[in-house]
Amino acid sequence: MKQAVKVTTNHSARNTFYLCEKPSQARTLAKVLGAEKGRDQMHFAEGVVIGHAYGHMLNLAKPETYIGTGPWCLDNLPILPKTWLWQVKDEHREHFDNLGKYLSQADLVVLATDPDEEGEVIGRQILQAHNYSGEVLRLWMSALETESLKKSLQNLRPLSETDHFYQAGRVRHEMDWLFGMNLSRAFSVLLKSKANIGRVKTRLLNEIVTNDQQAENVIQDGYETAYVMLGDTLLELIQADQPCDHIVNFKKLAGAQCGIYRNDKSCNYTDEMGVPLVTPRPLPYTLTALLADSADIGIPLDEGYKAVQKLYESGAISYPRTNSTKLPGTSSDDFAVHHAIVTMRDDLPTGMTEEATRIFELIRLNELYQRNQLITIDRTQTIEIGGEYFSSREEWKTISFDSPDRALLKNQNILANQKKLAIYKTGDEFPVTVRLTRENYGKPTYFTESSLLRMMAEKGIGTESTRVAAITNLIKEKLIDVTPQTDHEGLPSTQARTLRSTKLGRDLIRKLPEVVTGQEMEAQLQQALKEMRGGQSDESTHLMRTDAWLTQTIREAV
DNA sequence: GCAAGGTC
Repeated sequence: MKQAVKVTTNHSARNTFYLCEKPSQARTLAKVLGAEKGRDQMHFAEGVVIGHAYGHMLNLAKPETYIGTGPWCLDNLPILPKTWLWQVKDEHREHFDNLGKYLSQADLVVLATDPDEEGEVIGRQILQAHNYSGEVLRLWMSALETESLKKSLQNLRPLSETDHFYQAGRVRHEMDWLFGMNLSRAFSVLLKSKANIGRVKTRLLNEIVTNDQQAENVIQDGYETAYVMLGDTLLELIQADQPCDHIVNFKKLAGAQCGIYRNDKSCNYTDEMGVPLVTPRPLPYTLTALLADSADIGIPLDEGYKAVQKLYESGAISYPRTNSTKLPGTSSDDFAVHHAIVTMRDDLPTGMTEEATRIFELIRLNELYQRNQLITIDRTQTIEIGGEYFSSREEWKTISFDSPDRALLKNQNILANQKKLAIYKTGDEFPVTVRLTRENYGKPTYFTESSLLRMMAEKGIGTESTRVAAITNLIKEKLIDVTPQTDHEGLPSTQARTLRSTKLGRDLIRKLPEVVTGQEMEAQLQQALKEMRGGQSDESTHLMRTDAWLTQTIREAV
């Protein structure tokens, strides 16, 4: 039984209200504080109430609130609210009022939302909307320090220490609102058709359109290559390093070189095992990495996202919307709001969907490879035909000892690739078939669901929590298309689906100015956040800058 | 009719 922690402060607070960002946080805190679940979705102990939000329960008000209704026009742009209005979302109204009830009885609030800018906004907007004016202390700890929650509770910080994060969080909301509302209206009017524009979605669409166009530009060029079939193994022609010095006589190859070969000096066949390589242990899963891997085994992104959430709600895995690859309890100087995704139990609860089951297996496999050495073994076959060299390299993976999880490995087709060596001894005869194929240089590499998600993470487009929704929205708006893939038997594919821009999407990007489609908005936001975090500038500076930039951008587009 | 961010 864990000892409940008593929080002591300079003030003899009798009623302390802990405000968390989400239910799971409240449950964790309740355990440590010895609180029991009670009415109104709160936890209670003596002198202690623990409540939680559901992420952002308030939204910035719509433009109509500031300028009234009416058809969109350029005359009232850019809209720059003098005072920002936050409104409680309808679906959260009841719970929001409940939070207010307990806030009114508290004489100390401990803000226990996530230790980041959005957490600051989530927590402080609730306090402000309820006109809470008592003392507030801040709980601020890294998810990696799993054992130190008790310690952190006894070292609560003055709220003023995180003021800059709150200011930065507000600027993030406000700049995105200004960008989105003003540019969407402006270009919808100018282009005479709906144009939804935002810092994330427009840049994302631009990345896809640019990639598609580049992919299609290189498609015409091609070259010939040759393959030989040796038994059931396909060997590919080794292209010379410098093609100018080396011209393959394909006609000669194709016409004369099929037949029976003897493994001797004239044929020169070799079959070699490489040195086994120890593969580096994989990084623990971020949400992006997990969903990308899931997509690669045929689980659509939105399905995967839902399945991951179900796994989290059922207690099978830790909090999933994380970009950290650090495990909990790793003593390091790193700070992470959430640690990497880990399994929380050995087996799945019953009644899980097939997608959830397969994703859970992926995480278990990832954990297996973190604990065990993964060995990669490769084999290279080479054969010389008519003066040309052909080769085939295959590799397979195994773990360093006979693991009890071997069955799991088989499921993942890791061991299935292993093939018996078919070594032809000197003097053996074997049939060889030569085949010529026209290859395209750089086949159009359209984004797949996994490569797009990974690209977004690499380039910092969107966040772990919102990337899938950003992609799904482009599909809904018919700016990009998803190609449902089926295998040659018409069965659902086990590969990631392809995502391509539509004509509508390409036309939109073509018509928009570069400052809108490129990284400009992102750069402006990052610059503002940097200054805000360091306390070097204030909110109004950035809103005025953004307002001026919007004015100029709209004027130049007219 | 308009964003991005958090949450279930």
